[in-house]
Order: sequence, then C-alpha cells, then structure tokens
Amino acid sequence: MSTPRFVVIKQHLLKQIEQGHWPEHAPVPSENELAEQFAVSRMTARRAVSELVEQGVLVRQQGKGTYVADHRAQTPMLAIRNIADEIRSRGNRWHAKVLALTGTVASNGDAVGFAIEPGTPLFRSQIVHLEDDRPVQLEQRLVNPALAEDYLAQDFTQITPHEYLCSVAPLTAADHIVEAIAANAEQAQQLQIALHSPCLKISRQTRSRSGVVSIASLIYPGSRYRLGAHLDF
Amino acid sequence: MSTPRFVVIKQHLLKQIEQGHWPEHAPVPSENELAEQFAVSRMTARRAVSELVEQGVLVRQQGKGTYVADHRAQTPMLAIRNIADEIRSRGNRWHAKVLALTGTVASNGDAVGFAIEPGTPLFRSQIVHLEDDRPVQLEQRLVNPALAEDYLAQDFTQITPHEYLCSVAPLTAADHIVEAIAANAEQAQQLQIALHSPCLKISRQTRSRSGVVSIASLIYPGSRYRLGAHLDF
DNA sequence: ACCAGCAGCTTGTATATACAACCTAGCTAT
DNA sequence: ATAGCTAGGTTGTATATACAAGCTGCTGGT
Repeated sequence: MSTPRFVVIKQHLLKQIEQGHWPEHAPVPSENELAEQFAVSRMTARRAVSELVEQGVLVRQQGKGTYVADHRAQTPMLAIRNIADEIRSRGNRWHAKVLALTGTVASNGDAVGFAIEPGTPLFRSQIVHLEDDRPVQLEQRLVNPALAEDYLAQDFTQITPHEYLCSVAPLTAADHIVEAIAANAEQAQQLQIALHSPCLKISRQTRSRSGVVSIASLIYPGSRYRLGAHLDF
Repeated sequence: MSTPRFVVIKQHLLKQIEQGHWPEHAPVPSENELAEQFAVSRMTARRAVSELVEQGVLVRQQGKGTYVADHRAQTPMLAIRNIADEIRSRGNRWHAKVLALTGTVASNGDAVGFAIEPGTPLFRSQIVHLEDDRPVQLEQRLVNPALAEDYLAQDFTQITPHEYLCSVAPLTAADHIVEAIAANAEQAQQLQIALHSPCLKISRQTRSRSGVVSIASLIYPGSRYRLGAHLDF
C-alpha cells in the first residue's frame, strides 16, 4: 500500500484546521467516531490523533474529548531573523556590498556535508550588509551547487542570499553555533571597526529535504548587534 | 495506580544509556526481547521504544534493529544549558566560587520587572563556574525575593542558582539577549583572561507563573565557549 | 568460487478486544 | 430543592494476533 491509513486521517484532520472549518478550541471527532468514519480500528484513529497531539496541533482531555490547540503554541522557539528584514523593521535602509561571488573548490579538510562529487566547485559569496551605510554584518557563505544552480547569477544587492536559497530549496532545519571572537584584520577592515574588536559570530548550516544547502558564517560587530531569543516552557 | 508499564521500560532504557552501559550506536534489545524481559506485549514494549525514538534518544532501522542515537542529535532546539550539567556531560569536574551573596536595593534606573514593593532589597549573587579549575562562566544574578525567600541561604557550591530557582518556581518562559563584549578589568580578572578579550554575554530573564523570577547576566570567555542552537522548520 | 534464493530475524502497520480512569448529564432518594 | 449516585460517553493503558516490509546470513545449486 502507499500511504498508511493513519496518515490519511492525520491529513484529513490537518486540512479541516488549515481551511478554518475547525477553529481553535473546537472539539475534534472522538476516536470512535473517526474509526467509524474511516472504517479503521480505534487504535489506528487514536494513532493519528496522538501524533497530532505530540506535534501540538491538538490537545486531549481524558474523559472529555480532543480539541484544536491554541495556534500560538506552535511559534518557533528561536528567531534568528533575516538581516534585511530586521534592518527594515527598524525603519532603516538596507543595502549590500558584494565582495566576492565565485566558484571555489573545497579544500581536503572542509567537512561541508554537501552530497556532491569530490572536486566539484562550490559556490562562494562574501557580502557586507549595511544599515544606513554602516556595516552591520559580514556574511561568508558556501553553497551546494547541486541544490542552487543559478546562485552565482543572482543580484545580491536586491535579494539576500538567504532569501534566494529559501525560494529555491525550502528549509527543513538549521543548526547554529554562536560564539564571541576578536575581529581579525580583514574582518575589521570590512566592518570598519577596530582590530580585535569583539564580534558575534554565527555559523549556520541550513538543510532542505534534499540535503545540506549552504554553510554560512555571519559576523556582527559586538557594539552594533544583539541577538534575541525567547523560550517557552 | 502506579506508573504505566511502558514508562518503566523507558526509564530502564534511559538508565542504561545515561550510565554508559550502552554507548552511541549500540544495539538496543529488540521489541520482542524487551516484551519478554518485562513480561509485556510487544505493542507495549514498542510504545516505550517509539517515544524514545520520537525524542531522538534512539534510532530505528526497519529490518535491522534499534540503536542508541548520536548524542549530538539529542541536543534540544536551543541549548542554553545548565552550565554544571554541560561541564559534567563533557566528563569534567564542575565547581563554583561564590564571590558575593547579598541583598541589594535596586537603583532607580533598574528595570528588573519584579512585582515587589519599591525599596525592598533584591537578592544578588555573583558566582564563577569552573571547569577543571578553569573559569568558564561569570554569573551575576538578581533574584526576586518574593518568589525565592531562602535564596541567600543556599550553598551554591552544591547546587547552581538556576537549579535552585527551577525547584522553587517552575519556569514558564525565558528571554535571552546574546551579544559579544570586550572583557573589562573586573571580568578579565575573575575569568583569568586578558583585558578586552572577546566574551559572549547572555542576559537572561526567567519567568514563572507568578512573575519575573530572576535576571541573570552570564559571561563566557569567547575562546572557551560556543552556544549551539538547532531549528526545525 | 560464486551467486540466487530462502529462512528467520528485525521493525511497521493494523485489528479486535478488554478494562481503567475520568467527566458530565440526568435521575433518584432524601 | 438539592445532594449524591449512576449510566454512558470520553481518553488511557494493555494484550494477543496477523501480516507487510526490509535486512542478513546461510544453504544449495551451478
């Protein structure tokens, strides 16, 4: 068989919610009703409901029933936002200066995680993002050529690399490493800050369904940037 | 009623892993073996395993078996972790040096957000956390006296402030600001690093149901600490 | 020597059933 | 009238069973 039956039931339930037929807190059919409706056993219907409860889409109350969950409970935990959006949301002008946009061959030691032939040139970009003409982010990026063929042809003064990559390869996950570093000579010059100034460095690996899309290193002058994070327990 | 049987099995599996009896990638007993061992049906054993797979503790391969997952795959979405746990999980010794543990009155400019009478002294602590005798975190904290009355009586060489606060006031949310700073004279001396070394500074406000519990400033030497974060889309 | 295929293990899906725990509406006895 | 009980719904746990799907090693035939 193709898709398991409990998946069909999950899709049906999600559809009702997404299309607005079942608003927040609306009661969902009981496990027995779903079982009858889809001609499956209660255990199968229950599994569909259980997985949606696990995902936070539904909530169950023993003895009462199952209900559509609050939508706000689904917000992502950490908002590492798009730099251009962030600048614009502060009402300032964003623009980008492209320092390099080339192909490059990964050195032997690079563990980039792209599933490509050894020796295939990677796409590489180096960009400074400016807020009202003041540098706020130095972005160095390696891109998987198999997943973003037209990367080098983009005009990154109009669209950010991150925005472009999202449009061609929908993200499924991202890992970040945040650390404090002292700016080296090149970084200091490009960000127009003093040598050895403290900077926030975010190393980000983004993945889509088909594999690792890109690896980016984002460097922010410590004096000009703060990263906000919110957690709910 | 006692604890459900599948929970007992989960606890047993977790214990084996935590105590190091089952290293990464080690095979876990099959569902049938677990069922026999605990005298339950296979479906019950399977449920225990399934929930640990869902949590990322185990991985399953159809036709082969179930294995202990990579430990790195278990990291929570945003790992701003308890420093003592983190040090211990690296197999190193944690200990703390208490620099100050007093009451203090908030200056007019302090926007601490505690819902208390003006002029009430706040609890304040200043602690250095050491990993194998090397300082890795400087923690400065203001605590709401209304929500943690016995705070000043704790022995913070045995329990971290964060652990203690969690035990008296369960957290409901936390906000963080992450930034890069240059160490000032006092910070440099307490962390035994050079003046103006880059440091990661995490400012954290934690809240429980009854209000803001504490405000902490955590400073890590940039050369000794990285913060990991993972996002799923 | 080699390889095809099968036997026997694993996990994955699905069913029918039973009883426990919990909630609520409505009825009954005081 | 109201307090309390009960009947019948809900979800929660657990069992025994069956077959499908995927991996691996052994065995038998060429």
